[in-house]
Amino acid sequence: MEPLTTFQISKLLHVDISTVIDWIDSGKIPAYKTPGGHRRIEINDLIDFLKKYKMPIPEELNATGNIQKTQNNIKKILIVDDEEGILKFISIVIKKFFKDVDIELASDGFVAGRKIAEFKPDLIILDIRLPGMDGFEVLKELKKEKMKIIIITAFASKEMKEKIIKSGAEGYLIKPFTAEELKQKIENLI
Amino acid sequence: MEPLTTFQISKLLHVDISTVIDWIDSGKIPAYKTPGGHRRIEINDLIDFLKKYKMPIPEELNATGNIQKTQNNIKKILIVDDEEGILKFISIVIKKFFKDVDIELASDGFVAGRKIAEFKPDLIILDIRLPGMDGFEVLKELKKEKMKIIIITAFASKEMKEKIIKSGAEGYLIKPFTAEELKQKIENLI
DNA sequence: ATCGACTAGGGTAATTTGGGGG
DNA sequence: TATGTCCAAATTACCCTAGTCG
Repeated sequence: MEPLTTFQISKLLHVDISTVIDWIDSGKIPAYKTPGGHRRIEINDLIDFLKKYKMPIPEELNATGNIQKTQNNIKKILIVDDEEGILKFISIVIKKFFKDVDIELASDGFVAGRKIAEFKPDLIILDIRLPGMDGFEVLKELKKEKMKIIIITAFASKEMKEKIIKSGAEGYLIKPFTAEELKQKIENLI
Repeated sequence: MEPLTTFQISKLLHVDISTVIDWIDSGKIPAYKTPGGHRRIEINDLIDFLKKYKMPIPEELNATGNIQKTQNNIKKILIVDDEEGILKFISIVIKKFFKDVDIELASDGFVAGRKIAEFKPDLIILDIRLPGMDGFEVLKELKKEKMKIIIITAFASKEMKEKIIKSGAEGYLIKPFTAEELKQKIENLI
């Protein structure tokens, strides 16, 4: 699929080019640059952005038949936490409420990295503070691969919440959280 | 591997042929010319170019398994350490003494895990003590995949050395080590 | 005759910077 | 005031067209 330019997006969304550039530069829309510095945006990245901010999706985007790739089906879930108890708790809850889901666990950064590459989960439930990985760096990387992510954090400060969402996560869970909260978060994504 | 033409690259990267020509003529993509003046680009040169400019690498390039030249030879080396200086030192030494080697770096367990799965290195130079991974556990895992491993350790005790070799590593380096020592260890494996 | 490559050049639409109103 | 969006000017990266070649 042909990537879009800032100009095309500005026409699609009826905003100024400079606004699109602001969105890209602030990380709201993933993009890359040509050697000459021209920004290019994958259509699916734009669609994710629109969904996230609950903006209407222009006909033209759906029409071209590109959206099919965007699988909303969550079949494979990877849970990453260094506490055995949390891993067990989350996987039990998921198994109870969601059928036909394949679950993998990782208790350190190394295993998490490998399983992401090999298992290719649709959803990752990730403790943001784990030895051996910079959670926000990981988040940034994973957004490129169109994986959905729910962050687990022990810190409930306003900045933390904002930072998590801004980094592209689909949601967060503040420790300690209940089975019901977890269920809700996942349900939102399915 | 078949070299690419400007036309093929323009399709792959979704840019105009003339743009590809500009990039080649300005030296951004290495290329050569046939006697008739047609430009030819090696796939690996194109991949290097894409990496350098942080552009997405099209499926088609990865899929074709273009770096398959790797048989017994060590062509892909992954260096894992949390000290920037060590990473830099090792990669400089390797580049100096060994040509045609593709090097990737990882400074934490997460990145290491992913790169092992994606890059599939022939040789890993691994600091045994890294946050987010149990070095010996990792070693055990990697031996299953027939990857060669050189361990970096700060501890020179007899038990440590024994444990490393017993775990299946091809060798070890005691910090601090010299360029010459590093070169020797790698040479033994090639 | 067609096709994919080439060159040369002009046209289009990206860029950055700075700043204006809601 | 702060924030998000829009506008303008100068520059240039990229695209397009026309004509050629094997």
